Amino acid sequence: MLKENYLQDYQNLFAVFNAIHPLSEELKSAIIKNSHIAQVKRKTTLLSAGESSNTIYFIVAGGARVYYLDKDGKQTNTWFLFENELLISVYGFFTGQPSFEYIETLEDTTLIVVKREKLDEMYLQFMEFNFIGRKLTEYYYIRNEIQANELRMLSAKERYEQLLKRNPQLFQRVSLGHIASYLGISQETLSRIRK
Amino acid sequence: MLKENYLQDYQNLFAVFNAIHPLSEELKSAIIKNSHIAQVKRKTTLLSAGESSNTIYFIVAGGARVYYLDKDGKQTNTWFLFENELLISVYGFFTGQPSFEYIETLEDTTLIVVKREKLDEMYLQFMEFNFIGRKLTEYYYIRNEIQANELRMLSAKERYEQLLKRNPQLFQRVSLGHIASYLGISQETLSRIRK
DNA sequence: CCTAACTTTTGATAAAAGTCAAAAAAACAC
DNA sequence: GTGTTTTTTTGACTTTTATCAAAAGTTAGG
Repeated sequence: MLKENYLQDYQNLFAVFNAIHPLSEELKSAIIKNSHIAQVKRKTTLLSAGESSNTIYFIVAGGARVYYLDKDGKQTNTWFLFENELLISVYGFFTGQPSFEYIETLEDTTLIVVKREKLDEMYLQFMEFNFIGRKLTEYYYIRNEIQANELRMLSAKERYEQLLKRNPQLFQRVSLGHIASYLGISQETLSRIRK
Repeated sequence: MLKENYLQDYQNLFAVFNAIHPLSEELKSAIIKNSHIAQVKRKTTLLSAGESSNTIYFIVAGGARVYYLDKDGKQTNTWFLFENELLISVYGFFTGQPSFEYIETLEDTTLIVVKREKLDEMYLQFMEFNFIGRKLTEYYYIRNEIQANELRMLSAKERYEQLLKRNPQLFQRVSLGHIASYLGISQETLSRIRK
């Protein structure tokens, strides 16, 4: 029973990967062997600035935010991630440099946890896994690019409207203060825009 | 002689790739077979909005910019790329959707040209090529993420100073009008910041 | 050179968004 | 439920940046 529930948590991860490139049983086993499930409470810090960002998470249930502190010590959210999405601090995880970002859960969350060391082993052992990794990196890159373009091109109001249109559920799960910093505007301005 | 010059153009590309993962002779041959060299003049448009973005370029010499038109028809630069860098319109190339961006050379430029179709063939035929593709995607993703963070976090003046510090050569090769839109500010504001 | 085209700067004004402080509303805990 | 904490809204004012128009400077060709 416990074992079955445990495997259940991997099904969505495998489905996401399999839709990109067929996953061999060996690779599935390796993923299970090289990872574990974690249940964490809301507002749990998974990564702090200065630490080495050596873990990648797949969100089975729940959600998290990535943020950093600006020069006045104010939190700026760069990303919100929910079920069936991968969760990392991009800069730290990809470069190996100490993180300047924090990761914190927004809700009680179930995660599949993989250390970068193990991930890198799998990338070397299963070359086809790089196909999947490449595609996923492309996917998140696009999202990031859209974000950067909108910050450059749209006014505060337009960015809000765009987000509301593209991702209305976000407003159900994340406070307006958090969304404001994600949009690159002050909470007061967001409040005024919404009227 | 011609042949040698021709191969010479591939050396930097191979060096970049080889630093990530050893390139087999077969893969090198495949890359040469599936690509060609192009010499283009300054201000040549390599991609226009609405077109399918089905080509990836490696810049052997010269440089290019990626831009789009905002709702008032004004050009907004999203990227400047120079020798030994890869050149694509990210969104269009990765999604297969029609491009909303333009690519234009900034200088007379020598390019290695690969069609996405051929690239995808190589990704399937040489699984280790995905290792290289993944790493390169990660690298450009990080650059993009830094850009997005700076747009969100820094004032116009700080963004200018950051760019000047990180990439001073850019100011030698790109006009201030182009840099202004890249920084997400008006040309007049950039001019005032610089005093 | 010298003109034409393009790029950068300057000035005046307007619009957008931030800051600070406090009130109101909502969510949470006992 | 009632008090406490957190989140959101509101008001007054300031700062930042955009816009429009024009002048000055620079570059490239004939």
